[in-house]
Amino acid sequence: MAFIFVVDDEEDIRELMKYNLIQDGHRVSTFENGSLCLKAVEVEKPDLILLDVMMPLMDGIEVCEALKNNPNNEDIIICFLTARSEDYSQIAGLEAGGDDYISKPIKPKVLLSRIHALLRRKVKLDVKDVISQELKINRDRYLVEQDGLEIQLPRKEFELLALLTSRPNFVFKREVILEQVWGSEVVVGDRTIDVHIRKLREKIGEHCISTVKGIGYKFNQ
Amino acid sequence: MAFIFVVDDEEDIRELMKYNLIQDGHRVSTFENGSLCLKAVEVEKPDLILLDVMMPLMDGIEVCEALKNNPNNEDIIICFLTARSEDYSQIAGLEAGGDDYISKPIKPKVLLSRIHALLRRKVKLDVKDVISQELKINRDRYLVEQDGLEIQLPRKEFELLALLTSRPNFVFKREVILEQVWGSEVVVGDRTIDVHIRKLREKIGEHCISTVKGIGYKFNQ
DNA sequence: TCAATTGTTAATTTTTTCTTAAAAAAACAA
DNA sequence: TTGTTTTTTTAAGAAAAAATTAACAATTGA
Repeated sequence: MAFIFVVDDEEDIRELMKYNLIQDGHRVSTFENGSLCLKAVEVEKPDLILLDVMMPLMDGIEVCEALKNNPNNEDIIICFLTARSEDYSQIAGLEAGGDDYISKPIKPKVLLSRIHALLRRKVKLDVKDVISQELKINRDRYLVEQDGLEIQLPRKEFELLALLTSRPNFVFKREVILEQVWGSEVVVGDRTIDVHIRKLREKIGEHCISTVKGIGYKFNQ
Repeated sequence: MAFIFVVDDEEDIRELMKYNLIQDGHRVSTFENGSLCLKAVEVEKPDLILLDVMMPLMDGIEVCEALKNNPNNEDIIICFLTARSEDYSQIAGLEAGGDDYISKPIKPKVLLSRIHALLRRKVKLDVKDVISQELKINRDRYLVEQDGLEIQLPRKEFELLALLTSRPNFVFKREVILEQVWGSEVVVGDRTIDVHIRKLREKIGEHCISTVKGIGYKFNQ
């Protein structure tokens, strides 16, 4: 089961694909153009995007490039949909960072078997949230990977980092951090957060977290 | 991924929703009554609030009205939770400024798909307030962006600027500034405001803030 | 003009955070 | 269990940053 976006300007195709994918147990969102899709990716990252190459305004290649520009999206699988004739675009698309392409007209069986193959490939990378080029965070295993090196963090430190990285550049107020990491009922001293921040900075680098005096801390992207 | 509040007087429901939402990758805070929720909104604005209609003391509709009273909160999505029977409240709720409602008993799948739809709808004009061509103020990050350059301001200076820019060209009286930025109980000397204004002018340009002698200051648009 | 108001600078005070080490608590292993 | 290790919290002085004050200068408008 995966979360899949379908981007195509033709409603018939969107509905056909959606129907088949939902039948196959996936969660599906469809978009009639690239910019709607890009906005939606900001809100929630899909596992896979089925992307029509030929669209008015913004073509699939452009959408793909826009996506892959943000390293946050590097783990989204992109599969292009192309008319059989336009085979030159197949190459262009794969160069832009696409993972596969499916030729129209689309046969449901072919669609599903391709998607299964792609998703199988993805499972390996899956669990990690890519925070920045050097830093990946694995929320299931309380593990941070930096430049390929795995760093095991104690729980509180991990939760603090997970909170800060959940919205890079956003300044989390001290009271919010206490609420989210320690819980509202727990009472801890003033310096507890600072000490955890210190340890995080020691482990993942001084520059990653910055202090906003009088307010709180933020993770720099 | 979003930041979501759940307000319901039944603990079971709060826990159920919290569990599902966290599984779905969101950051969640729960509250057992409306006034706790309203307080928390002051501290950090959520993206979405799931609000039970039937609660003792203050019902969901009231909470919603209280929230929407403050134009600062108009971009918070509000989704009501209603017992299936009380369908009249659905209308009342949407009139009060709600965006959607979900009927109890709540099925996790329905919950999540509704929330995804709502979040997708929320186009994020979110972050920056554009004050003028050169100046943008980012309340999430406590910083000011001038000609693409980020300026980190100390808290008081930021709050002072945020106040002045909240109504460009409006003259804020000194007493009002003291009340809003320092609070009614704090007593500070006569020159304190002036010094902060000086520092702001140094950082964002002399022309931005002008003095109205005998009254106060204003931000020029 | 001249009194009231605001501007400016530097010094001072206060607040907040940093850092280290050590104590306490929790998790783990024998 | 008991001892050991790891994690979490506290304490306390140092450091840094921010806020305030004080003293004097400059400006404004009646």
